[in-house]
Amino acid sequence: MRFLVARCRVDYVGRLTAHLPEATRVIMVKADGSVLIHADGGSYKPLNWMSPPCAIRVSPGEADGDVEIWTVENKAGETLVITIHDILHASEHDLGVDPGLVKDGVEAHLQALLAAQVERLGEGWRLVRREWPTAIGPVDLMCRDGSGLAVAVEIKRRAEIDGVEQLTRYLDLLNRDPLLAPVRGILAAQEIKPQARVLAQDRGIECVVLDYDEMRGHDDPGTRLF
Amino acid sequence: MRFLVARCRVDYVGRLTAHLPEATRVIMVKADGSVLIHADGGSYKPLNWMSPPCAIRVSPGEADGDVEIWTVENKAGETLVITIHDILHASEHDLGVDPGLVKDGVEAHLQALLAAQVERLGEGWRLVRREWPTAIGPVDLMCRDGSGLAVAVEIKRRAEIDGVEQLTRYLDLLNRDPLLAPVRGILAAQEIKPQARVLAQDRGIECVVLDYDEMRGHDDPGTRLF
DNA sequence: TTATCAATCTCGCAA
DNA sequence: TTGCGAGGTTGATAA
Repeated sequence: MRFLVARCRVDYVGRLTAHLPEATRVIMVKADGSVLIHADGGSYKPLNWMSPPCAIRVSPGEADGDVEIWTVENKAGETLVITIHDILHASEHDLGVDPGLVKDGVEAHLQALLAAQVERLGEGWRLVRREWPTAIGPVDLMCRDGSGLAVAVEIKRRAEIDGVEQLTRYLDLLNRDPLLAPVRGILAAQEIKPQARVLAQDRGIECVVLDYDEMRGHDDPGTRLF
Repeated sequence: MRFLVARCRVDYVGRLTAHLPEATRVIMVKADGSVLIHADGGSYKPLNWMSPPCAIRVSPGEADGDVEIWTVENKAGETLVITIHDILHASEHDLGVDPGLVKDGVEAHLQALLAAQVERLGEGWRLVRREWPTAIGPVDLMCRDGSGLAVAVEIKRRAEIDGVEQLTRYLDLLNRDPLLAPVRGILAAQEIKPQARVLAQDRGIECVVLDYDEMRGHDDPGTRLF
């Protein structure tokens, strides 16, 4: 990885065109050729960047005071031109391969936990399968309730209006199947936005709020699904 | 901005929990207190980070060989704990305030161009207004076609299924207004995903592909809307 | 401050 | 490769 602090101008031409006027910025060049240009603020998103894989061509500066011009191009033909006026710092570092991030608490985990604890949805409920396939995508959980009726369950970390739309499409489709119909719908989430709740009720979809910590507390590692 | 290269472990506890095993990484600390932890690969997204505003507390390492422990906490109570085992490089740089990025070619620009060139949608068409207000949000363009019928136009850079859902909700609402009904719907985009096109046709919504470069070529700077 | 929506989204998975 | 959905989404704008 190369690390530069330099006064520079930047021009991106690709999915859009964008320009950065001359200022002092950080330029990171990763081993895979990707380039990040950061200012001393904002969040993790760079001001400008080029995603790998890409090639960097360095040529001498044209205008007075420009040290060099970097032309970074990727396979899609997008280009990032960095005109370097002044280099304040430059260093190179060997980092090696990163073992990567271990995550916990995402939707997949919620789904695995609820699949193992479908009785949270009602007494006598049983899981038919996770990722029940349909022509328009998989239903998160397909269950049977206490009386044997089919129930499609859509799981979200935070349920918003598009989650209701998604489940509505599934239910429309599933209810055309005489072997399944009638199919109930349940929207299960750690948090359900008011608008989503209103739309769900309007469409006869039940809402269930999941307590992630409590579900994890009842998790049995021996029967864990991943 | 501070720049570090160090062997470190990282633990994030917040909206989820995540852990990075010990490895050599880049740690950037910006002036606003935000922290980015980058590996020598991936795209612009860091392996782990903390968004501003946040406070950094440095304490001595506990285990053998750990130099120091950084505890970064933000207002929401999320924490990032960086256990630094070895510092390979450290430097600090004064960057100043960045003038910021100038963009071109985003949806707002498409909307302005199409508003000035509604005849692209059909002969004799005229614009009623941009951002036509409704109870569920603004319709991008409200037009009248050659025969005087109302047309709601939804503009996207890339139209996907949720764009069709959005326009459908607008049309449902608008068609309840006897002063407007019947209202036609048009989905206009630089690129329309096949699924979006199928769903749109199924609902009687017309699709129009916009050529941004050609539209910009016909743009008259004198009448430009922004 | 909150809600909504776009994004050079990125990232991961599956067909 | 492409499509699709999630994201610690982030970022901008309007209410």
